[in-house]
Amino acid sequence: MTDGAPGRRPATAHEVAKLAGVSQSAVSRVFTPGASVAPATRERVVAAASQLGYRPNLVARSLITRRSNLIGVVVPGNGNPFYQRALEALSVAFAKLGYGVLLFTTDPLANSDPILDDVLRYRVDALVLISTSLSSRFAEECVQVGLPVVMFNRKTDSNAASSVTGENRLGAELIAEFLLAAKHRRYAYVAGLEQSSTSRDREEGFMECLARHNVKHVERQVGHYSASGAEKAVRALLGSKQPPDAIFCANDHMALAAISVARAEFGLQLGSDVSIVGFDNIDMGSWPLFSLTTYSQPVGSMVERTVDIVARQLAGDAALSVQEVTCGQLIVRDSARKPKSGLSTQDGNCIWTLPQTASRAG
Amino acid sequence: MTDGAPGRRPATAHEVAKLAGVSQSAVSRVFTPGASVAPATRERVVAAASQLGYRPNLVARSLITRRSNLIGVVVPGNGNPFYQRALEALSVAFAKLGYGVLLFTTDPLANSDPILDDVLRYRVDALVLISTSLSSRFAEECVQVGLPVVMFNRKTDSNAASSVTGENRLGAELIAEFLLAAKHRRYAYVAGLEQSSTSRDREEGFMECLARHNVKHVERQVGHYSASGAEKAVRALLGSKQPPDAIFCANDHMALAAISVARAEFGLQLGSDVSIVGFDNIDMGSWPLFSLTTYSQPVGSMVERTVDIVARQLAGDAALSVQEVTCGQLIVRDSARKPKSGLSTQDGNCIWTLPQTASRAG
DNA sequence: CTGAAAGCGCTAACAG
DNA sequence: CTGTTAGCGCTTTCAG
Repeated sequence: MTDGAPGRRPATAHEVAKLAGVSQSAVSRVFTPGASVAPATRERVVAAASQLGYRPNLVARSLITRRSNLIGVVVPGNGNPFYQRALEALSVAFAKLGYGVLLFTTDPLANSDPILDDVLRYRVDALVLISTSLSSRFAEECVQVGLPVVMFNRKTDSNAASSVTGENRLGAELIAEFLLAAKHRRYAYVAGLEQSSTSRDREEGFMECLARHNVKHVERQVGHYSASGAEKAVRALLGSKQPPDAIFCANDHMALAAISVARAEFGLQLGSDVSIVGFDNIDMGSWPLFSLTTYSQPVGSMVERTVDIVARQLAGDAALSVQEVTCGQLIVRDSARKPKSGLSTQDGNCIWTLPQTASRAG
Repeated sequence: MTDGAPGRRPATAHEVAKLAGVSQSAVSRVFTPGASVAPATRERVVAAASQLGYRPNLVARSLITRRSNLIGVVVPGNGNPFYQRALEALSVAFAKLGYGVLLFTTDPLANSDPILDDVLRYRVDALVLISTSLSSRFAEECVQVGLPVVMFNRKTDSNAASSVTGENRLGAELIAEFLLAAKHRRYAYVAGLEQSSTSRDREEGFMECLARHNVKHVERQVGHYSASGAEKAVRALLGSKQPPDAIFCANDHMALAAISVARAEFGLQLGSDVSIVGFDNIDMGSWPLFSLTTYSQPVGSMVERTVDIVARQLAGDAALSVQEVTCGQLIVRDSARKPKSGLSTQDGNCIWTLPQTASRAG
C-alpha cells in the first residue's frame, strides 16, 4: 500500500496523476499548502499517492521555487558540548519550520575555505555559523552574495552579518566582581582562541573590571577552547611559583578540564584552594563532581533568536543585519569561593548579582 | 571580480556561456570532472565564470542525475559525546567525498516518525542512523524503497540494513572477566535503553560471562543512556543496603555521570571502594579526574567503515547488506580495581587481555 | 476549481 | 571537441 517494486525509483506526480485520472498540476496542488482543490479530487489524489508511495521531490521543487529549504550550519569540530547542544536545538527548531540542516564541520586544524564553495553550491537558503573561527571575510562574502548569515556565539567587527551572542562583556565583568567580592588574591584568565571575538570580549570585560579594582597583574594562558589546551594552560598556571587562586576560563568546556587537572593532578580543593569559573552553563557543569560556577548562555533562547532571525530574513521583511544579545546569569555552585552577600535563588539555581553598594563603572 | 550586484541571484550556466561566447553545454562540461574541453574554451569559460561568480547549481544537477549528493544522518539528541565525535568525523569524511550531510536530530522523548518523510522527500542518496532508537521498521522501510542504510553503533534483528558496530558482546564479556579477575564481590549493570540492541548485547555478554563464573545475583538499573538517568541509577545502586563494588555502565557517558555521583555524593574512592567501567572510550574518560576504565570503540575506523559501505553501495558494486564489527580493547585506567596479571601497554594506553590460563567458554 | 503549457538550471545523448 | 535538442519533476501562470 506504500510502494510498488523494491528498487523502483520514486513515484512522480505524473504517475500519481495518471492513476488518479487528473492532471499533474492537480497533484501538485494537493501537496501545496495554500492551494484550492475540490475535496473529491483531493481524495482521489491522496489515495493514488499513498498507493504509489509518492512524496513530492523537494529537489525539483527547489529548482523552481529557488529555495532549497536547506539551512547550512557550520560547526567547529572541537568536541565542545555547548555546540553539540546548540546544534541539536537548531536542528530540531529548523525541522519544525520545514527546513533541513546541512551540516559542515570545520576541522579546527585544517583550512576551511572550501566550505564556502560547498555552501554556495548547495544553494542553502541561509547560513548559521556556530562560533567558528572562519575568517571574518567568509561571512561578508556570503552576505554580499545575498545569503542571509547569522553568527551564533560570535561577532565580526563589521556588522555585515547578524549575530546572536551572550553577554560576554557583562558576564565576564560580573565574574570579576564575584571573584573580587570573595576576596581572591591572584587572578588568571584562560583564553579560548586568539581570533575569537567571544574570548576577546570576555577577556576585556574580565581584565578591565579587575583593573578598575586595582588588580595589577593577571596571569594569562591560551587554551584554544579545547580540553587538552585547557589542561596545559592550567598546569602552567598551577605549577608556577605563585599560582593563582582564581581562574576564569573562557568557556565551560575548558573550565571542566581545568577542574579535572586541579583536583586530580594538583590535589586541590575547588572553592577553597582555588576557584575556577566558566562561561556557558553546559549541562555537565551541574554534575556534582564539577559543580561549576559559571555565567550562563541560554542555548534555548539563543537558538530561538537565531531561528527567528533566519525565518524573518527568509520572509524578506527583516533588517539585513541584527545584533542580538541574550541575557544570562551568574550561576553559583561550588567550584569557586562564594562572597558573603549577593546570593539568591532562582529556578532552582543559586545566582549572584552585584550588591547595590558596590560601584559599577560604565 | 567575483560577483555582479549584491542581491542579484546567482549566475547561471547560460549567462556564463553568453559572456564566454560558447554554448551552455560547453560551460557544463568545464564543470564536469571527466569531460573533454579544448584548453582555449575552458579558459574562456573559467574566466567568464569567475567574473560572474558562477557556481554550478547542485539542485539542478541533482534533478537530472537523480543524485542529491546528500547523506542523511540521524542522531539522537541526548548529548552523548560519542555521537558528537562520530557526527563530526562522518561530516568531515563525507565532505571529503563530495557529499553533504543532512542532519536529523531525534528528540529522545518525542515521536520521530515524521523524520522518515523528511528524509525521503529530500531524496538523500543514503542514510546513516547513529544508534538511534527509531523503530526498526524505519530502516527496513528505507531499504525497501531502495535507499542504502547503514546503522552506526546499532543493529536490527533482520539484517536488511548494513551495520557498523563495536564488539559489544565480546567487550562486555571481557569487562566481566576483568572485574572477576580483580575479585569483586557484587556486580551491577546500568543499561542504556531497553530497545537498544547495543545495550542488550553488552548486557548479555556481561551477564552470561558472570553466570559462567557462578555469579548468581547481578543488580540492574536502566540509565536510558542519559547522564541524569545514570545518576539516578547509580544513586539507587549505591544507596542500597548491599551496594555493588563493580558497576558496568552501558556506555561512557553514563559511566562518567556514575563516577561523578559515586565520588561527590557518596564520597567513594574509585578503584578501591567501588569500580566503574564504561564502553566507548570517549575523550573525557581519559581526563585525570575520571580516569575511566572502558572498552574502546574506535570512532575513526567505525566512521571509515561506514563511509566506505555507503560509497560502495552508491557505486552500485556492493552487497546490499554488510554487518561490520570493529575491534576494540579494554583500556585500563584507575576507575576500576586492577587484576594482578594480564596488563600490558599499547599506544600509550594500558590495556588488559584475558590471561591464557583462564577458561573462556564459547 | 482544473488542465495545458512554459519553464527552473542543468546534464546527456546526439549529430556535426 | 562543440552546439543542438531533450528532458529531470515540479510549480506556476493562464485560459477554460
